Amino acid sequence: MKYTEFIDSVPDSRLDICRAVFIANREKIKIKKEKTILKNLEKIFDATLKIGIEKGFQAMTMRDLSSGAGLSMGGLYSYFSSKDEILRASLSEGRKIVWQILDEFIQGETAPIAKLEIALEVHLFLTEKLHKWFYFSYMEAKNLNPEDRKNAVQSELYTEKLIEGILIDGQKTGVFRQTNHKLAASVIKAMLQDWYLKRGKYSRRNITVDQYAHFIIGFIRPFYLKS
Amino acid sequence: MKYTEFIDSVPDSRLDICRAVFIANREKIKIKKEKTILKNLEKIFDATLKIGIEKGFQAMTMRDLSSGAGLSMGGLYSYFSSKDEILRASLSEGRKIVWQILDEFIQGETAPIAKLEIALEVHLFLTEKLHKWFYFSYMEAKNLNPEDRKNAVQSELYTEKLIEGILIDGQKTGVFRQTNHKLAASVIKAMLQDWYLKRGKYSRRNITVDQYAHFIIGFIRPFYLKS
DNA sequence: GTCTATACACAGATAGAC
DNA sequence: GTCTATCTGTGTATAGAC
Repeated sequence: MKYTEFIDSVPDSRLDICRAVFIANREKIKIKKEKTILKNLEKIFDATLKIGIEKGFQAMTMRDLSSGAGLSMGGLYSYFSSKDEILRASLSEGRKIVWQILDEFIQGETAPIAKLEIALEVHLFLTEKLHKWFYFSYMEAKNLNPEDRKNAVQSELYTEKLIEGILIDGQKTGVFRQTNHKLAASVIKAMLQDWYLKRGKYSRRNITVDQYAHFIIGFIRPFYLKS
Repeated sequence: MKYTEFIDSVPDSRLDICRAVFIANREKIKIKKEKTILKNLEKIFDATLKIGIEKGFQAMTMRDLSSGAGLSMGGLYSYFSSKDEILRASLSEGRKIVWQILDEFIQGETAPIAKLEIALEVHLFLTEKLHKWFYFSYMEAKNLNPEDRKNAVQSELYTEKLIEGILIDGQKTGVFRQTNHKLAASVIKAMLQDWYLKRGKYSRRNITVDQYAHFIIGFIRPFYLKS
């Protein structure tokens, strides 16, 4: 699959995230009109990601955010009751959308080799599409309260479990080698994460996500494939 | 090489870092006695890493740091003129020590396979020994001023260049395959970084740095070796 | 629904006693 | 050399006008 094909086949996840936040916080938000809420939530989240990535969430002041999002301070606080609440909402609702899309794509496949490659591709494509969100989530998870933080860590492990499962299945059906699947999944995960953690570096070198996906798949193949 | 052997053969880098900071900032520091300075610098840096990793450098207040280091606010400010200065000093002087040790160990080797494996091992061992420092550097580099930040990024690329160089040499002498060495170095770097970025996860799974090093080397070998 | 003006707490930094 | 006490700016959050 190519990135452009992927993009064409998934709905606008940014809007989905806003809608999910709206539904999850319907009672807390003081505004009534759905259309107004969605419009402003999008502005707030866009600005949060932009400024939060530049200088870190802690260093971003509510005044920064208010001018970045084009709302007054008072306006902001009719959507979220505190700065921490903005962080929590930004991270938690996004996650659900992400796993939903990932699941959808790999469900069809059963052959281990194809399944592994699809999982890697879709993960990279998702992180490309939502790269600001992934980077921000990674860097700011430590600023969540303990409970939400625990959820974030759990979710981090989801990709790893997914890859590990595919490796185990592949070994059972005899196409993959016997290896330390848990460790293998960890380092494969690390390679996937590098794409969004060092997005700037790869941009500067003109590496596209398609090239990176192709390279990663080729890189790990000689390791897990029976030779 | 084993981690314990490595530890025995390098001097106490934490003290070296304090000494380097002392020398680099001799004029700015208002205290005269070297012994006092070294003792307090160590307390300050230890507390900075501890608290900075827990809640992030921005969220750490000077009051947090002062109580963590066992000095008064006034006392702190006779060592550093500002909070940013503490960050700058923590990151910049450490880097030099790190590259110095890495260079020392790989200089002797010329055979590409051995050289690559030593480089990976020593890098992992160094990040194990100074894992708080590495984690902190990675997470807080974005809070440096533009110039120091540029240095931090450059230094990040050093490992990558080193690995790339070994891969190129290995190909020239005919033991390594022809690959995209730049990309290969990037993803190998990502695997090395995972060790200190996810230190807690590997601890919980009882993976030692020796096991991780062994696994990584085995993981990438089938990729770069001519078969 | 959105704004302006402001309360109040707490941050970084310093002066000057000991 | 180290401390306590304090200044001043800025941050989050809210009240109430429009």
